[in-house]
This record gives sequence, structure tokens and C-alpha cells, in this order.
Amino acid sequence: MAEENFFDRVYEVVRLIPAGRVTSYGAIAQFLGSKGSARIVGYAMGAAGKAFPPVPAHRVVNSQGLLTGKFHFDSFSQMEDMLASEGIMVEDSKVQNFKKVFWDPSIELTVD
DNA sequence: CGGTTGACTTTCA
DNA sequence: ATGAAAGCCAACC
Repeated sequence: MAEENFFDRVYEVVRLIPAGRVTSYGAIAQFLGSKGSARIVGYAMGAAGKAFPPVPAHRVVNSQGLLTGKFHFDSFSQMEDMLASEGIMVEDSKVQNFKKVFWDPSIELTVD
């Protein structure tokens, strides 16, 4: 085990993403307290592949709803297929109804 | 300790 | 609207 301080934060948030919903790196970064760490979220996701329990990285996309990280999966269609299985409409590596399926941790997790 | 990298975001042209 | 460049923060070598 390693001290994935920032990574663990990202992993937890990503794991909290409900099925049929997606979020952006910036949203997670901002939820962590620093919007500038959006890249760090993506960097953490790179380690997510070896993280356990595995995080639904396929539910994390960029601000455009584009599946930028699909190249890191075993197969390019892997990410799209999983999102489709969740009920998310994906077209041309892009999440359709992105605004509808968008899940903002800073809002959903901040009920009070 | 310092430079490079990275599944990003935002802004200028 | 499209394209390129800068900015940002944390981890890795």
C-alpha cells in the first residue's frame, strides 16, 4: 500500500459516482479544494488502473464530456461500452446529454 | 531539491 | 466556432 494522499481522494470520489452518471476531472479537482489540480486527477486516474478497489474511471471524462482517457483502457471501445451499459449515451467517444448525466461531487456530496 | 510529465481547464487569436 | 498556448498542482526520476 502506498500513501496515495491525493490519489485516494480522487478514487473515493470517482467510486461515489452513481451508475448512469459521469463527472469531469475539474469537478473532482474542485471538490478536492483545488480546481487547478484537474491534471492531478487525470494523473491519479493513471494509477487508478492499479488501484484497489478499482475505480470506475470510465465515468470520468473531461469538461467536454469527451472520453479522453479511453486510450488508457484495454480497448478504446471498452470505456464507451461500459458507459453504454450504465445507460449513458456515448457517440464518437463523447458523452451525449452530458449536462443530464453530469454528476457534480461538490453538489451531490454537499447536501446540507 | 529540481526538472519533467500528465486520462485537464481556460483564455486568446 | 476552431486551433494553439498558457496555467495549474501533485507525483515521479
